[in-house]
Amino acid sequence: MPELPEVETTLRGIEPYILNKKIKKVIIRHYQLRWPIPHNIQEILVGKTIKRLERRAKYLLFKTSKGTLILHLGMSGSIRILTEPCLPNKHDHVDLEFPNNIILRFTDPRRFGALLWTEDTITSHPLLKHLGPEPLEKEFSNAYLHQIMQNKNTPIKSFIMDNKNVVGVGNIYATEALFLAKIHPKTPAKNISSQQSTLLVKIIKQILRLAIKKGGTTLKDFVNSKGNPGYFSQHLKVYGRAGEPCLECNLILDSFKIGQRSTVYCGNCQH
DNA sequence: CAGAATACCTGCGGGC
DNA sequence: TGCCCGCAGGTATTCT
Repeated sequence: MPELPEVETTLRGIEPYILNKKIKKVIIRHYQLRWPIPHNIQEILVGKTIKRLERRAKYLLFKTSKGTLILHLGMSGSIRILTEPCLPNKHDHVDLEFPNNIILRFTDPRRFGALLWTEDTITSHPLLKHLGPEPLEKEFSNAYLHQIMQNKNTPIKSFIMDNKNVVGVGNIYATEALFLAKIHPKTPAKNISSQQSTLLVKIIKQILRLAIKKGGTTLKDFVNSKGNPGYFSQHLKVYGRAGEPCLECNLILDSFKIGQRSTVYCGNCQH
C-alpha cells in the first residue's frame, strides 16, 4: 500500500520515539517476508542505537554506528509505536523494544515487506544502488525526465512507476498525477512533449508534497505510527473512481490495465 | 537490450 | 452460508 508519502509519514511518526534510543529486545514472530529476515537479527540488533532514520525511495533506513536496518512496507505493511504493552495480532510480525516500554511494531498481512541488515554503504546495497532520483529532490527535473524518456516506448504511467527512472511514485500517485497533467496514461514516454514533461514533474512534486502534508493516503488499512489513517484519499480525483463522473468534465471515468495495474482516466481530459 | 509477464501472500467483496 | 473469482498501495525476477 504505501507509496512515498505513506513511508515519509511513517518515518516522521516514529523518529521522535526511537532516535538515539538503544534497542533492548527484538521479537520476530514470522521470519518469512519478501525475503527471510536474517536468522541472527536479534543478536545483531540488541544493544545497538538508532543514530539516524532516513528514507530512500520506499525503504526506511535505521542507521546504527555499525550498519543499517533496511525496512520496506511492501503492499500492506505499517508500523505503529506502542507506549504500553499490547497483545500482538495475527500479522504483527516484528517488535523492536526500546527503553521506557516503547515498542515499534511492524504489521504486514501480505508479507511483501522486507526487513534486512547491511553493513555496506547504502549506495552499494543491491536493492538500493540502481534506484533513480528522489522525486522531491532537484535531480528530478524537467531536463532529466525529458532526457531519459527519449526512445522509450513504455507507457508514461509505467515509466514514472519504474523506480529506475524516479522512485516513490506508485499506482495511486501515478494515476492522479497523469490526470492532473492531462496526459493519457498509455502515451509512449518518447511522445511526451517538453511542455508536458515540465508539467508532469511539477505535478508529481506537488501531489507528493500535499499527500505528505495530509498524512498519506488510506485506502483500506494504512495507518500512521499512532494507528490513525491518512487523509489524502479525500483529494483523489480519479483513483478508485472508475465508472463515476470526472470532476472536471462529468464524463464517466474509464479504467483499464497498464502493466497489470488498474488505471483510471478521463477520455475527455487526458490526451 | 527493452518491455511484458510472473511471482511472492492474505483478505475482502461480489456473483452464484 | 459457502465457494470461486478477481482485485488490492510493490518490485525483483523471469520470460519473450
